[in-house]
Amino acid sequence: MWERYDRRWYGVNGERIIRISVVNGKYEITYFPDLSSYEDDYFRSDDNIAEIFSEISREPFVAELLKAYPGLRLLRQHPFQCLISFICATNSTIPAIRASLIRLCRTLGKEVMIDGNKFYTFPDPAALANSTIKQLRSCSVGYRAPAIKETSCSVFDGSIDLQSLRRVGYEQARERLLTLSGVGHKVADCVMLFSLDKLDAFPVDVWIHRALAANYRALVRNLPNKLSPRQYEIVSSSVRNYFGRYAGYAQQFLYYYIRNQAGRTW
DNA sequence: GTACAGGCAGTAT
DNA sequence: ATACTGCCTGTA
Repeated sequence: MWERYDRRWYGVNGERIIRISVVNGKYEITYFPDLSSYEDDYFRSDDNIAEIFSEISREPFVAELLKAYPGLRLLRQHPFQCLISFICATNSTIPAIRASLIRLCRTLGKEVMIDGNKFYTFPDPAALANSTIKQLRSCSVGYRAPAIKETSCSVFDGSIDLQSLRRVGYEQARERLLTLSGVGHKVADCVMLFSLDKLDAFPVDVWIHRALAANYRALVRNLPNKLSPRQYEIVSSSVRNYFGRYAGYAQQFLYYYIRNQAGRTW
């Protein structure tokens, strides 16, 4: 969801556009509109990186990866955008996901002009809740359209309150997220880690599954090829226990590492 | 053309 | 509980 114009990068985060410029070799971040709370700080500048890195370095392989990719960070995405994005991502590939999200913004988001360039915000819950399946399908989300609409309705009518999930623990947040259409364990973990500040959430997708199989045989013995929901929970609880309270940060490094191993460039 | 990548939900055992 | 199946799009 990032685009470059005239040596600057622009990204969409919910109702906001984020601009990154390089000025005298330093990054300059500008939010449109301005930030009002740390909850919208996309780059997590409130994180105590020294403490987090020191904590996850206790695990030897992750300690190596920290040295290999010292600039890698978690981001704090807009919760609703994050939720819909990961529903779109189920059983899909990064180029396809990207195409869907761009079309959702263009079709149902609001147009804004910044530096003479046109951008579209991510559609709010009302916009997606009131959209038609046909409109959603025109954004190439395929069979995920009904789940996107149903989940947007749940957010819009208040039957789930994403903001309030920031203030409850991992288990409780997960339980609520799993009630949503199109949300299973993996999507719930992604939403919690990437938007709800649950740094102990550890999403297990096919890539992390491969990383666990390749490097953590002792930790997850007899790892099945495909994880049923029950097996996901078993694997999840053992890796979360092993990697500790910043397991999600460790996950980010493992994910990056295993994709590099496979020669993926997104 | 055709294979492949990629989680969730519904149904049957 | 577990196994199987269908679903849709973009890229190689």
